Amino acid sequence: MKLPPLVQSFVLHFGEMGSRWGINRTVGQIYALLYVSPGPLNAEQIVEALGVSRSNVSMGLKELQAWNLVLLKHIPDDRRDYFTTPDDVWLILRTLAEERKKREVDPTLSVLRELLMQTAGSEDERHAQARMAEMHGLIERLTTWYEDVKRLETERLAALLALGAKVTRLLEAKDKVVGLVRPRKGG
Amino acid sequence: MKLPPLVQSFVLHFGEMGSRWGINRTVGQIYALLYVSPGPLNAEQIVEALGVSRSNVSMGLKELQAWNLVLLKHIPDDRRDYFTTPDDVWLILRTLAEERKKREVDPTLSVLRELLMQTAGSEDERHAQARMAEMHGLIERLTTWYEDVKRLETERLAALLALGAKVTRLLEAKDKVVGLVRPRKGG
DNA sequence: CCGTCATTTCAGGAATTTCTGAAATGGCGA
DNA sequence: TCGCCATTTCAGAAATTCCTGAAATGACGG
Repeated sequence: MKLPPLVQSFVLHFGEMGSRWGINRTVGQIYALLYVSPGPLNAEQIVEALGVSRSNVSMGLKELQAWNLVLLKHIPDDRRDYFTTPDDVWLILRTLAEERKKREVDPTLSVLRELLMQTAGSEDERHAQARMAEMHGLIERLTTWYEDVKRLETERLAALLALGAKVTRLLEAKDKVVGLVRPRKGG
Repeated sequence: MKLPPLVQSFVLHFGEMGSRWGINRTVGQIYALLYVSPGPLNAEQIVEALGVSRSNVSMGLKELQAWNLVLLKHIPDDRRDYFTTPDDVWLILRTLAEERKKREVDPTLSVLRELLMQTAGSEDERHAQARMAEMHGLIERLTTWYEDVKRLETERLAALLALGAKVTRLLEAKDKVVGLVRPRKGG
């Protein structure tokens, strides 16, 4: 692997983190490399930069495409495929959230729904179902919230984040203020 | 593995999902079993329920304890260790979020900070650093938000979730309303 | 101190995942 | 059609992770 020191450290870190993120070392490294590279790279350039086999790079790119984390570009008069990551980190975040939800949450949600439809045959099963219902309820709240906020434009999303927990204060304020501005009929 | 069908399906699902969640099959199964069980279980009971080795259960429980996902209980006149999961699914969610952040986010944040301190020696390194700064900025926003909302009592957190994207409307309303209720001095 | 029981550790085997080189596929121009 | 080049596929090797049984550790009562 021959890369500028800064880039190399970054790439190696993503490789190491790979397993924790549910991807393998090579995939992590390819992503990191594309992310910091000034322009699109082709497979051969990735091979040289990372020192892994051509086929490994091919598989890694395929996986990154399945995650929608990588863009395929074409350069005029060059029939090789070139790859980049989206420039916008917020878009990357959205993609990541969407894909992780699809892989890590949705299957469980659907299993839970299925199991909750069945009839419990014993006291233990009844209890188990109650627990599953709790889990299902929580996941559904979270995903509903997610489906909701993911539609916000980035600017509003950022504003929301910046506000953080202060929104609740706003919520409390609302109740009072609404009373002031629009006194209740029955008041 | 001898378990009521409903429980068995649930346990098997968690086992299969294990790899996607960054834990192994046995750990996933143990967690699922404890989660739906009506009371605490000891290691031997888990061995029987799941049909895995005693040592495997021991390691699995150790890992779950490292994740703070499991509680150690003691039963009078019984010197074996008994285990449960917390009852409150919101607490489980908080723990999960905290631990995943610790393992999956914090290390990257710290590497990014370190790399951003260094001096770029080339144009490519300068560009790489700019990209890292973008990533760092985003992660920091997210973690700041998280640190903020995680302190909310569950009830408020739930209210916040229920509100979802509607908060932004509230935000817009605020600007108007503040004008009405507390007219600016400089008006 | 022992003996007993519960738990942990750990070496090595089993299973799974990752990676590679070689062969296959596919597009394109001559 | 053929040759060329880029990419993909895939069988098996390499690496890693997971799991087990056996031995070690530790706690407790006698």
